[in-house]
Order: sequence, then structure tokens, then C-alpha cells
Amino acid sequence: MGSAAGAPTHARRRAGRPPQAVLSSARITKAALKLVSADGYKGLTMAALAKSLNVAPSALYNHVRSKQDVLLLVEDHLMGRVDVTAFGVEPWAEAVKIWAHSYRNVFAAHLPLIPVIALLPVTNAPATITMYEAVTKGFLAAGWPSDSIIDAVVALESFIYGSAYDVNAPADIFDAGSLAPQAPHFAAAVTQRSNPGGQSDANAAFTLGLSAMIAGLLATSTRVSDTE
Amino acid sequence: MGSAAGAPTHARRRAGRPPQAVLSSARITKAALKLVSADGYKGLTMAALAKSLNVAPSALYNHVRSKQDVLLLVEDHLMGRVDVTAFGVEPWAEAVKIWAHSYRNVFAAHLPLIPVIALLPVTNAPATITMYEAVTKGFLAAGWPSDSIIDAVVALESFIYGSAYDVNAPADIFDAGSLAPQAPHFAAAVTQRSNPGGQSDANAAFTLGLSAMIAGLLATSTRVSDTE
DNA sequence: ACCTGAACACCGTTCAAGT
DNA sequence: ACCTGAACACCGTTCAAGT
Repeated sequence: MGSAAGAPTHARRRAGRPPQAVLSSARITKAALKLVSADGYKGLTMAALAKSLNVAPSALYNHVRSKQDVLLLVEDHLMGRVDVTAFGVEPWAEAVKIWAHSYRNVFAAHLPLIPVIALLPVTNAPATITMYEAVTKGFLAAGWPSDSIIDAVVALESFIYGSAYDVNAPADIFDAGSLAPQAPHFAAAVTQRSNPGGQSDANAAFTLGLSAMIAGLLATSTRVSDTE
Repeated sequence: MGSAAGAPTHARRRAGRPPQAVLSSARITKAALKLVSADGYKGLTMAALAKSLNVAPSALYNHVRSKQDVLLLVEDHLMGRVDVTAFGVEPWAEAVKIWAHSYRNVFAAHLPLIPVIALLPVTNAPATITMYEAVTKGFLAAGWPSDSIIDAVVALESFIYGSAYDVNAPADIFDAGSLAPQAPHFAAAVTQRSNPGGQSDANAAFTLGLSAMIAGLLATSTRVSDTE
């Protein structure tokens, strides 16, 4: 699909025309990702996107209905980078860990997409649907009852989205400053955190929470069979 | 604190002046909340905020450095609505559930504040620090080792933030549409979800994930004593 | 069908000038 | 110290006009 995106389909037009700027969803997605890589999401404006594609901003609206549509294109592209290969190969708990780590790491670098993933229907997001299909099959193979799979996946995803934010939290996010004397137990707990500051904090909390949720899901589930 | 916000402190000025529009953090917070209640976060602009306070937009910048500061004021105010009263009264697991439900429900109605909570330091956010102090004391009372309390709280919060988004997801978010035939297992799991569509889905996933994480934290913790 | 150019209705923020 | 008024540098989006 989309393989002929670069091929002009109007060869019957007479020659001698100025070269046509052939826009497409694929080219828009690629250009958007390049802008984000260079300048972050503040650099992803419709004007900048159009400029990078050598068209007028209004030309974009022949291919997307809104900037939200552009974000959905980028989101779906990135969902293809989430590693689902462990499902059906590794034991369920291990596969979930690999998937969750990959999922969090991909979107920790794309925080503005989290509301897009969390709130927009998956319709016309093929890579996202493919990801969910692989995950569902992994749960089914582990004997998960099918009426609770989506709830379990949603719970895990909720934790993953929140954890993606946490990756980007500054090291001093829990520094109470001058108000520390009024919250002595909290301030002490922050100080006594295993390795306070830095990204290792986010990893410690993520690993702890993920292990806990996986263990809890295993304990409360009514799975029929198990590949572990 | 802030009790004299409405009282003019320049009584020595001679009379006969036009009435002064006394701005303050408290008045800005209240006006911002009112705008959000009326129109949502799209209605919270610096211009609208200024208008509702009968000042020029530029006047706001004598009290806040940016719109982010306004959002932080609102966030801290709302954090005071999170119910922490169960800590030290109910058993730990029950107290966490009450706190988590309250926390999620407060911010499900204020999604744009989630990046603010997740990424901005708690310095000068007194209600937020007060909330963390109560939670920390609840964990300590349940025998939680102090070097793992913050990680556990961060893990729970990450899940809460993601779940707040999920409350606002449309009922058809997992409708694959025309792509359903390419993801048969996923589409079937969506159909077989206990009560597909509506907000009860979000509640089912939230309850499942929260129970799992609490059970998992209890199982893997090295708590010394326990009030349960 | 797809693009251009101009315009529209906004944003958050700055700053000289007032009192 | 705190406010006004004007301006700045943007945004996303629309639409008549072209080819």
C-alpha cells in the first residue's frame, strides 16, 4: 500500500509544466519526524512542515484535516517501533516486560503524542492495530481469558504513559525547597531514595511498578492454561 | 498565609484615585478555575483570564512569569482536593485505593495539568507537598521501608495519570473499523470485553490495574511491620 | 485533484510609559 | 509596585483563485 506514492498518476497531462510537489501521507510523516528530531515538538508547526516539503501551508490541508491528523500519522509510525516480538516466544511475564520497556522508551521521546494515543480511536492507525493484535495474541497464548485482555492491556498502557512522562521529569522534581520543614517525612523519604536524582530514578520506579502490576495480574487472573 | 490578599496595603496614598484592581495569586487561581469550569482549558487564555479580572493581559505578568505558572497555581489548588484522609485510618491497601481513585477523578477533569504535575518541581506548590507528606506518613505507618516509598508512590502516580487520560477516551477508541479483518484476535477481544463502551470500561481497567499493582507491591515489599 | 497567496482570528509575551 | 496600551512574533486554518 502506498507504494506508488512517488509516481505521478497524471502522465496524460501535456509536458512543460512546472515540477509538481507531490505530497502524500508518507512524505508528510517523514518530514514531521525529521522536524521533531531536529527541534522537538515546538519545531513541528504546519508552516515549518510545509516549508520542509517546499509547499505552501495550505497545501497540507489537501492531505490532512488538521494538525491532529499529522500527529496521528507520526504516532502510528512510531507504534511500529514498539517491540512485540517477545510475545509467544518468551514467557508472558517476560514478554510483557520487554514490550512495556520498549513502548515507554519510544514515547518518552514523544510526550506530546501521549494524549493522541490515549484519546484518539485506532481507526486508520494500521501500525497501532498491528501492535494490539500481536499483544492480544500473546495474552491468548498465555491462557488469558479474552474478556479481560483489553482491561489488562489498558491498565498496563496507563502505567506506561505515566512512566513516559516520568522519564522526562527533572532530577529535583521532589525538592520541597523552603517548604521542606513542613513535610519532614516526605523530605526524608526523598533524601533516602535509593539513588536520588537522574534518570535511574525513573527506571527504578518503572521496574518496581511494572513488576508489581505483572505479579498482581498473574495472581488475580483466572487463566486457563499457561505457556510459562 | 495570604489572608490579607484583599486588603489594600497602601492606605497612605491620598484618596480620589480610581479603584485599583488588586491582583494576587489567589484571585488569579480562582478566576482561572472559573474559566476552566465554564469553557474547559481552551477557554483559559491569558487574555480571557485578564478580562475576567478586569485588567490588561500584561498586568498578569506582575504576578506570574508565564502561563505555565498559572497552570501550576491551578494544579496546586486542585491537589488540595485529593483525598488523603484514609492514610493512617484504613489499612494501607484500602487507603491507597481511596487516594488513587480520588487523585484520578480530580485530574481526569483537568488533563492539561498532567504534564504540569509530572514534569514541574514541587517547590512552591504547598498543597502538593502537603499531599505527599500525608501519603509518605501513611506508607511509613504501614511499615514501608523509607528508601522505596518514593519509587512506589511514583509508580502509583504514573498509573493514575495514564488512567486519568483513559477516563476521557471515547467509547469507540478500540474500533478498528475497516482494518478489523487484519486484527481478528484484537477485534474479538474488544468485542468480548465485559461491558464494551462507555466510562465503565475505564473504571474496570483502573480497578483491575490498581488492585494488581497494590497486590504486587505488597508481595514484593520488605515491610517491617504492618497495621493491617 | 492539488497547489498558491492572502487573509483571518487568534495566541503568549514584551516593554515603554504612566501613576 | 503595579497597571495600561501598543506592539511583536508567532499559531492553525480557510478560501478564492489558479492550473
